[in-house]
Amino acid sequence: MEGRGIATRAGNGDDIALGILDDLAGYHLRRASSVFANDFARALAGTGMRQVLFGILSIIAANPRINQGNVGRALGIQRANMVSLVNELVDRDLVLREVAADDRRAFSLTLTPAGRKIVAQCVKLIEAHEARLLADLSAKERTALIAMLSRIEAKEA
Amino acid sequence: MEGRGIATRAGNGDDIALGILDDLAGYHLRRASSVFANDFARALAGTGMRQVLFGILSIIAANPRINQGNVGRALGIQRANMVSLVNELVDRDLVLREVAADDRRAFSLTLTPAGRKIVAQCVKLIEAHEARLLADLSAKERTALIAMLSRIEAKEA
DNA sequence: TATTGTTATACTCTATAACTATA
DNA sequence: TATAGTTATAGAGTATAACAATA
Repeated sequence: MEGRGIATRAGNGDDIALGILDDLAGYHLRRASSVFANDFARALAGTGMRQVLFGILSIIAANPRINQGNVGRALGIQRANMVSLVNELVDRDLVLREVAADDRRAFSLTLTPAGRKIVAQCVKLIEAHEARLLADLSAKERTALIAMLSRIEAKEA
Repeated sequence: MEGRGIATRAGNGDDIALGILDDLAGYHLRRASSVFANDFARALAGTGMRQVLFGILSIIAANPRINQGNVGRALGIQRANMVSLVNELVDRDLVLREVAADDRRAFSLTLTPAGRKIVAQCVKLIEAHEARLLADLSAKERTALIAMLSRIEAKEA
């Protein structure tokens, strides 16, 4: 079965058969996701932003005064790992961290003006980056792609 | 614009707006890919296999006597990082590493009988794992998904 | 000179367990 | 007792630079 023998691009012009990998959605998700991650890093190099950090800022932008734990839950980031990520954003004055009014254990997170500014800046760069990588897909296909990915996400254990 | 305000599953039943993230293919690729990676680990826990290692075995299966550098190039793995990965596979007697006949700098990699056996074993588990995660997609959709992901992979820098 | 594999190193991401302070 | 955040730590994955052997 690995003998389908269809040689595919190795990403560098060589022709190396992938074997069964070539039929696995998991493999292609991994590679496509990595292409996006690399291009994201390149596109946003000037801003010092990473995918995770932008994700956190986006959630906070859409949910002012959200608490830290809920941001992590929305993004699948462990409590323990949120700490240094939020520290980074607070240290860079992009996020305001306050003790939550209703629960003194929790932190309420809000974007600072600088945070809102960098998000707007990133959104422009990210839109160009997405347009570049999705150039070979029609509008309908992009919508269908995101819809299928969402259905896969829903399978999360 | 982050104010679309459409609350989406946070993966845990909560309802937290994702903001602009929800419209980004890059974000959904990241999450869907992570769902696949986690489920892969769970499904293959017994075998001691990981996504990268299985990828390497699959390439070697499809290209007996392929050299180490080409395996890395096909999978986007740096030369330097291939070393310990191949060591693992050789130590577990899944891969035979020989000095290449035509180029004494290079190593030629081939599956051992144990390697072929574990690949066959993993393929069964992986097919069940893929069927589970893609259960909500029709056969046509699965084909379309992989085709779109391949077009994205081709954008690799 | 260029390439194959190697070593050393560092950074990010992720995962777990144990702690504190509140609830 | 349970939860929010923290600390410490460890394992993967990934990236770069410098080296030896061979081409």
